[in-house]
Amino acid sequence: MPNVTKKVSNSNEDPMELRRGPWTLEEDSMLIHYIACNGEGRWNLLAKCAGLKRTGKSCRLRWLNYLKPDIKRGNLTPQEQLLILELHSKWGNRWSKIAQHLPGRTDNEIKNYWRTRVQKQARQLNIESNSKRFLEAVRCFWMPRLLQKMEQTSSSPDSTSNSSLTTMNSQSSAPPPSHNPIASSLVSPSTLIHNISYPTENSSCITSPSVHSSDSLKISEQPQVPQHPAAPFYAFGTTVYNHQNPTDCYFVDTSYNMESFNLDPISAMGTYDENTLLDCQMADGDWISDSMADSLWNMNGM
DNA sequence: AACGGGCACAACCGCGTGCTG
DNA sequence: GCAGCACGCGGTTGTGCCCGT
Repeated sequence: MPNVTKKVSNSNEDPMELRRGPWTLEEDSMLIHYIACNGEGRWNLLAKCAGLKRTGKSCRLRWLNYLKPDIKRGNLTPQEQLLILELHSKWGNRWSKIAQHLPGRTDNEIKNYWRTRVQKQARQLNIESNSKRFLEAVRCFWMPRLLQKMEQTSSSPDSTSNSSLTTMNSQSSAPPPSHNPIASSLVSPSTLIHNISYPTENSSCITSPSVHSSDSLKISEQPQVPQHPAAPFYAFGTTVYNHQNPTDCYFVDTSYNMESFNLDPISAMGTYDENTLLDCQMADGDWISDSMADSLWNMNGM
């Protein structure tokens, strides 16, 4: 039963009982019905007109974070997690900005994910979650792990089997991903760690991992995909282009249904940056201990 | 079965910003 | 310029569920 509080602070508003706490089904349906008929916005007025004993703020939050039809339910996919890690490394705690690039996900959801999962890992490793060390750990170990999950999922003949990813998505109503060419071209996890490079910070697009196969792709043969520097995102998503800031482009998973993607695996391999690859390898050797690597590598349930 | 701790997530709160009269 | 309002954002809290003991 939600709390009831008196709101008397606002002088131009009659004292009225305002409900707080969890929303009831009845309240939800009232809000949905009102917005369906009248649209959203003017939240304080909306709350009154809809007969809801809630603040406009509360109504807005409930609609945006829960009731809106295009909200995705269920656990974050590895692709989404990868994107969150990347975007957070670029923008920090700009949750709404990050959420803009994960269709159907809310800033609240992403914030919760970061606090409960990512920061937990940082605590366990005794690293500040906003430190450079943690960022490097994420890039060198966590992201490859997510890529491996993407690979496992896509290459599994029965994606509903008991893989870790299936467990992660068990509550999702979305269909499981099907085969994708880039994931199946990935190598074993241990090799993968050293075959992932990261563009530098001043890249025009976000710093996303680029995957290459060292024995099959020479630099000179590298296909030019200037608008698609991020192999995983190229493989799984579509380009997001910010018209207000044309340099602000990247890739995003726009659908759980991977059958919609039929991309050339060669052109999906992205760019090769020898220096950043070296940096990653050096970081590996410099400070990330074997136990830490194991810890990060074995991060299940992420 | 009961209990307690941890976790995930929904919801709230405070503050900043932009718009309008 | 200023006050009031609406809205958005990020941090924090509350609560229900799960799992181990």
